[in-house]
Amino acid sequence: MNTIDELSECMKLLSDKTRLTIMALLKEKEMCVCDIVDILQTTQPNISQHLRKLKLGGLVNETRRSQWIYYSLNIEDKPHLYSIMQQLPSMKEEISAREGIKCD
Amino acid sequence: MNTIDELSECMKLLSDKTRLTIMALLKEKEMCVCDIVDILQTTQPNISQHLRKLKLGGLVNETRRSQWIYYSLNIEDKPHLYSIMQQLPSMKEEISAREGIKCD
DNA sequence: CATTAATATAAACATTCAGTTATATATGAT
DNA sequence: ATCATATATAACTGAATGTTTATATTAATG
Repeated sequence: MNTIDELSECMKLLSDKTRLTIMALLKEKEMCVCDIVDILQTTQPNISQHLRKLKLGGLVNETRRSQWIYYSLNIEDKPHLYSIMQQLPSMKEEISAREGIKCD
Repeated sequence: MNTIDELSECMKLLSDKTRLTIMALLKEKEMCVCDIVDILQTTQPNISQHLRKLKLGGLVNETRRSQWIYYSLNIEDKPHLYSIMQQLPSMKEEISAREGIKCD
């Protein structure tokens, strides 16, 4: 059962534009911090702080692979997030635009 | 199509405990301001300000009936809110507890 | 071991925001 | 008209929050 307190905390995490965009990005695929920094065009500490909040709130997982820390969604057990996540705009363009620059 | 900006604004409206509780109350039935003030045990201006934000955000409708202004949900056209609204805890107890006091 | 790259943390600042208090508006009743 | 009730608005205050700058940590590399 979800309490109002838990649900409002969760909504607060999604109420920030940067964090919601991160969630939209992670919906496409897992990413490391520098991926997100590149795409969102902001500073690394800024993204790190937002990711920390998302992690503390249980909305994302982190897993280290050598120097990189990859973040991914952790929302399977959160039915209250289904429809908002479903309605997030696609980030495919932003991601592929940057893949072009990275020339892989 | 919903933009990140629009969606995050919407999440911000639901990120406050008082506002989210109001939404849960209105899910049960339409209510006037004094109903909500009584149930949430806070001041009338506090509730009025929250209702104004919810109205500006398009989440509730208001309709006047003599002295009373009744508020009701306006979420049919907002699919991103389906699951969060669905997961809100029931407010039936809080509502009926207060109906007892009102001795109707 | 020194250096570089990736990420995290801390401190500081500016802004936003919820709640309160006081006042204004509007409706109905006497 | 006056009064009471319901609601809204405005000004204020304190707390929370996002972003930046600077520094620390961690891992790979030469």
